[in-house]
Amino acid sequence: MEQETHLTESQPASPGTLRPGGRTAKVRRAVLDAARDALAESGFHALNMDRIAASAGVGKTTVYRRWGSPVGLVTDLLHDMAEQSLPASDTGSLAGDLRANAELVRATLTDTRMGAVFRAVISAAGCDEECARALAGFYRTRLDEWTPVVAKGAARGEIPAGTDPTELLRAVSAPLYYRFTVTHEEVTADVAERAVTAALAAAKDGVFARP
Amino acid sequence: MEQETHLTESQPASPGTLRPGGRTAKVRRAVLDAARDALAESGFHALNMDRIAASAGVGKTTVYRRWGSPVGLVTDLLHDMAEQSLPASDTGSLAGDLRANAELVRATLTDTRMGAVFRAVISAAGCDEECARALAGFYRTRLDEWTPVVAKGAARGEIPAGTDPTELLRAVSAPLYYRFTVTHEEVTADVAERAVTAALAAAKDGVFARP
DNA sequence: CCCTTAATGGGAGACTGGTTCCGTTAAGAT
DNA sequence: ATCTTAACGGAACCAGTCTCCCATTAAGGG
Repeated sequence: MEQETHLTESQPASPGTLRPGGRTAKVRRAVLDAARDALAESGFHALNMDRIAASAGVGKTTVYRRWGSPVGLVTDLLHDMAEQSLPASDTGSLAGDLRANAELVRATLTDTRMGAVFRAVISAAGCDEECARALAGFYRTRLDEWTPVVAKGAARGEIPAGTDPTELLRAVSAPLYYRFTVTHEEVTADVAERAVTAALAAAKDGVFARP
Repeated sequence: MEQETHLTESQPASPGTLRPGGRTAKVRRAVLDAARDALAESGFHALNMDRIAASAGVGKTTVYRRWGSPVGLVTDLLHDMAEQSLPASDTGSLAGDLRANAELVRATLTDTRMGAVFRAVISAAGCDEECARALAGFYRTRLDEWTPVVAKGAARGEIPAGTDPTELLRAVSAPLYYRFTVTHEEVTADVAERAVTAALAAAKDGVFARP
């Protein structure tokens, strides 16, 4: 969103920016909630501006004006999701923390509702550059929340100093997401556990050492 | 595709099955080629039945009748792609073979044309169950082609006997696809190399041992 | 080579999704 | 409390998609 059309100063800003109070915020909340529900229920291909407007109890003109297209909606939804971050856990050992992380990812992807939303969002990102950026941003913040865990593990000597935290975390998530998006295999607890063990083994071998 | 509506025997089979010769085959070829081009050029969201029909030089009725929807098209395209398999390499060492595999995946995803097709296909699979199955089938055959490589490596003693070949291969691919579909980071040669090293380290630790 | 009918193809019409217009509501400033 | 105007919402409007009907073409069997 935010078209950023810099013409002259007389150009009106994109809607919602000058008077973000009460109504505008309420509309955004209602629309994003409706969008999330729709995605969870019928997936991205069925995301329809008209229906969203109706189920959010909002004029469809508003939805079109502020979000433009289904992809725009998903993009904003991602920004919204990125804002609600949940803190990393601290179990005392790197293995434990990584396991908690993998389990969190697994639980999210496996949950009927959340899983559908993520599937939809990833699908949308494959269709639109802007949306892809939003998705990348979402995961960047998510990963950043967990990097301390790796740093602490390195400090404890569980893995070599200089291990790239992001790289290790990616290694944990990758097998889960690979199954989820590409091969559409079930993401079992077993898979999550193995992802952790594998990533940790590689890390101890110094595979993720920063250059 | 193939609705399998078992009513009475008077029910006509889906088009293209009773006279698959000349014309029918030619139409399918033209349409699938057009679809692939369209996906490579503008992605899944822009896949349009009318346009496909036009650029394939085929009546649009035919396209609607035989494929039904963009998703149906992609699904059939996947079946088509699954038929053309390319053999695994044999460099003499497991590390070399896996590197070749990772490099193949990387090259495919990085290639402007092929990358776009895969992105589109994965996106479509996120929208439709049938398409997801086709995609899963595609990767199953792909993986199966490479399993001998792992078996030979195990026979040479490079990794523990009883290592699950598919699991190891998935571990190699996962980081590449994770970047490609989820975080939309560039899939560099470096990433591919690290994926191989990490997977191999884990395999040597017996992480992928079959129970 | 001829016949039956599967499969295709063009075009009219319906439908859904998206856009525009303009009057109404209420945010935020004084 | 009042005023200005940002933002919303209803309804008419337009466009691109899809569906259906029926004439035409050519597979596959004799």
